[in-house]
Amino acid sequence: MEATPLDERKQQILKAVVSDYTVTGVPVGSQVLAAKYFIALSSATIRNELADLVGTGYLQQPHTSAGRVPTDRGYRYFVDFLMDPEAASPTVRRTVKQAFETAPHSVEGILEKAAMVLAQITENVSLVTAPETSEARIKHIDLVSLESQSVLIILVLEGNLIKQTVIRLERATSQDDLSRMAAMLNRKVKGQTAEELLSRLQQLGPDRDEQRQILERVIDSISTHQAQRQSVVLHDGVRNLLRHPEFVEVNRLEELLELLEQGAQLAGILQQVAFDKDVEIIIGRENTSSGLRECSLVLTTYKMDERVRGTIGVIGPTRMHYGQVVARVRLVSQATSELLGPLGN
Amino acid sequence: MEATPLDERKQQILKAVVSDYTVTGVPVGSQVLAAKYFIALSSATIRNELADLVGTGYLQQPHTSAGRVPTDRGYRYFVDFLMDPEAASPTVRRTVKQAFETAPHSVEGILEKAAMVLAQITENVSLVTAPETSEARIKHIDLVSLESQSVLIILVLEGNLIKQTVIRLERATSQDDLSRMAAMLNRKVKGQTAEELLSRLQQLGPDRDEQRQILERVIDSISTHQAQRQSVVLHDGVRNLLRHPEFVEVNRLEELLELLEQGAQLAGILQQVAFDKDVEIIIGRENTSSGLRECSLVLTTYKMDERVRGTIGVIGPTRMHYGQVVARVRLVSQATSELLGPLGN
DNA sequence: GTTAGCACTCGCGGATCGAGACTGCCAATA
DNA sequence: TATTGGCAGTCTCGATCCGCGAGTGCTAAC
Repeated sequence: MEATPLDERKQQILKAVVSDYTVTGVPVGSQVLAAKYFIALSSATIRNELADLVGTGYLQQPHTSAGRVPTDRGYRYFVDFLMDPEAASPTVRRTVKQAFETAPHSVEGILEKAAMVLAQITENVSLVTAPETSEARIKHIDLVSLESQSVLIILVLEGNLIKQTVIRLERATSQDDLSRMAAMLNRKVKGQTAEELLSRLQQLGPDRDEQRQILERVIDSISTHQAQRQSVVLHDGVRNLLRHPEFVEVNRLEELLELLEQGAQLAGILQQVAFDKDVEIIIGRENTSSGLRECSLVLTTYKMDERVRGTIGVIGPTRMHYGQVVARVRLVSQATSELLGPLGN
Repeated sequence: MEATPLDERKQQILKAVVSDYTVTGVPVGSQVLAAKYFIALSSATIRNELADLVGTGYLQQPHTSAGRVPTDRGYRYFVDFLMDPEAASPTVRRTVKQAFETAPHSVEGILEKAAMVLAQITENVSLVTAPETSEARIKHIDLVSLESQSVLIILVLEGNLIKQTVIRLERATSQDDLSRMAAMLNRKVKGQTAEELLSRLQQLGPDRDEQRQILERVIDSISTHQAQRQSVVLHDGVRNLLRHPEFVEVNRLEELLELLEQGAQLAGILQQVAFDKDVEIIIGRENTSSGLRECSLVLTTYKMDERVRGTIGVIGPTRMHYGQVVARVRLVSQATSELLGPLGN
């Protein structure tokens, strides 16, 4: 099990096993390998190599007289060192383009389309988080009086993201007063983040003016509201899972559905995707969550601008065509960023 | 197959078959019926009656030597005439109460909770539409300048529902001008529906003032935006389907998932639910949609106030415990209405 | 109209079995 | 020493078969 570096031929064999297995779904044996990938070698030679690869933990066999199947470790080695870079086919590019052409010009609409088309072209379940807005600049604030002491705060952030919260005040305040405050805030607030706004307000020192108190409440609520991490995860394409033979076992499907429907745990995973890396792949048991034991995630990020970003990717069985999925996730991520960018002004 | 009115005993037998089958899932035979429900009768007598019920189309048998199973027609007769009214158990009431206690005080949050708890207590997939707002009164309007000629219209309706649209103007308009217009609109608009607003504006006759033009565009877009029917359908509890033996057949599940994920067709069905009826039940092939061939829908409506209402219910296999599901759908609908009501001021 | 009895049908689950696919090992080979 | 052909052994999978049990329809008696 120790990390023996693989010699060239073992690498090629591992690569062939992974490639073949991901498309056929059938454990691959020494004869097929010899016939399809290594005409120069005999099946017996390959058998020896295969036995070694099992010994070092890159492959396993479902039962004594079956072919070999990659382990998580095998997949990991494959995606790290062996995978050929692929580009999305023109057909796929066209599909994506067409999908986005009919998308509405709102952030939510675009993200929904992205989830839809990504699920479609990868034949897996797509995942998309709403953009992280804690560092987004504020564009517009509006205060609306609801019942006597409740105030609805509407926040328009860059990218035309709209956020809303309700706060309760200690005493009733008229809509006129609120409008005046909103106007004032709008003058001061343009192009700042909530944190900046908060610190600027504190610089002014304590001041018992009633209006200031309300303002503090408002700004405070804005900043805490923004601080709480996004837990909304869009997903699409659950029906695709049914086509994969690994999910005829209903329990796996059920575990996965539960994760998708509650969302919180997935949100945690998606938020850990680094913004600087290209595409991140998490394979099988590398996942902390036991429900994802037999699943892989292929994730990357999209961005509206430098500060406002989110995660996008797919989840599917560990046996997936990684090269292709990576290319397509990247494609959709880029297309999404391009569409969202212009909204960010 | 003609509509023979069923005599008392046949009704009782049909009722017993439906009741037993919905809980056991096993075709029910004459002996079980005699033992469990009709001790006074012999199994032979019951066999005769069963044969009649098959002849008139209320029952069917999967194969020659199996028990009987209700047809769609049998279920229909059951829910129309035979079903005992049930009340939700204290345990269930408590579950619902607790679920809503942790719900956020927003319309979306409450509806999501409703979908969640309804799925949980009925062990089926829940469906909830966003409230129909075309007749809702407008509470507040805000206009935000985006890029040069784009304007974001934010509409706060009664119940604190927030709607947003973007329109493009013929020429650039400053945020100050927009704010002035918004203030003006807010004075005029309070407590009116978009239609009322539109007609009032038209009464004033043609007027080439530029500001008026913009206002017309704004109001027009508001009213058309509101007019388009809600197609958003929340759903929850897909994992529950996996527990039902009727969905081991993966094709059915896939058809159903497709309907859920695209949403439009379901939205059409849900919108046809009458606002005056109590609970509406659609059984199997009564559905126009072929994907719902083997499913039943139990639907009702909730309301925020007299004008703002939506649909809520569940979808599950035709073999469901109708009495219980009806009671629980009704319960959640009422609880939802009660929670949303106070927000409607 | 109801019932007991009986022959008959049919699906389901378990047992059995042979074919096929691979492997591991060994001895021969280059 | 690395590679290869040969071979015996292992294990899964699918087909087939069979008997049990459940349930029916029919008939004749009550």
